[in-house]
Amino acid sequence: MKIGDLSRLTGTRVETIRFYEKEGLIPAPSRTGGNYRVYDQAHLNRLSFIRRSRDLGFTLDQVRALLDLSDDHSRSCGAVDELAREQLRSVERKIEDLQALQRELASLLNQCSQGTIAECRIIEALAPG
Amino acid sequence: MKIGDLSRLTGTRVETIRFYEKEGLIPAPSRTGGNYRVYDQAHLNRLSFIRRSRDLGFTLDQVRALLDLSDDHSRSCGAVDELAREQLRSVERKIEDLQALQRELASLLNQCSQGTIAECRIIEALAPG
DNA sequence: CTTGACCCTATAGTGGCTTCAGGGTGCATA
DNA sequence: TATGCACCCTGAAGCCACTATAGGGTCAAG
Repeated sequence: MKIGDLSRLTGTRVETIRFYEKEGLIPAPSRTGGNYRVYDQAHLNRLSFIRRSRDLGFTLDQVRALLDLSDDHSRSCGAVDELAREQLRSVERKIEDLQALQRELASLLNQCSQGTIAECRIIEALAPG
Repeated sequence: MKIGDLSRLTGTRVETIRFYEKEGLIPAPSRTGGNYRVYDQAHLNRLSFIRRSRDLGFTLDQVRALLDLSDDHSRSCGAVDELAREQLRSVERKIEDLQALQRELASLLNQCSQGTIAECRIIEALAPG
């Protein structure tokens, strides 16, 4: 499998795959005579794992931790659980922050009566006073 | 007013104020004999405006646009309205994305029965198959 | 033998700051 | 007068997770 195939199979940009390799998240694959990277099923599995973790909002450091944990099958699942729980809390905090923003923006837009800047409620709300 | 005072009054880090100046968001203030920046009320107003805009999630480019618009009092408020509306849409999209994440994470955590990694539902959900 | 899709490396850029290294200023206190 | 300390200065690098760009090499088909 060449890097373009892996890219299509995982929906990851080619540059991102090379970036993950440089970051040590994916082991360096073997090369063809023409210096092309050659991947196998293990690489595909690992990259899929990384992508799903990223899609769930984990940072690359958290992904690293999850990869390490997933390798040690006899270990307790507690650390994984804690990472996921922390991530859930972080997502919930972000949602709350954004909802507060949403309310503020909606309220500003509600007051705008499309006149001139001089009487614009939005600018007024931003300006100090 | 020295940069530290402005920092305290607006809740902006000193380094960030200098960064805004370098970015052209705040005009370069005059200096004391000892080369300290000296700010006045106009600077305070402008920085407050920037911070409130940033708190509402506008990018620095959007803040630049808002600052330009706010200077032209006779102009129509339509452009401001459009910026705010765009920002609201963007916030709403982010909320939806995060809520989808929240559901996924919560569902994963719900399935975790705190055993070993080998039987961990979270790792399982991340691994391909 | 050329075209075009694909691959390679190395480096810089993105946004919005933050941190660091290495200094200078200014006021109060011993 | 010396010294300590809080504050200020500049310029450059670092952060995250990529993305983009420049400048080239490989390989199969027509």
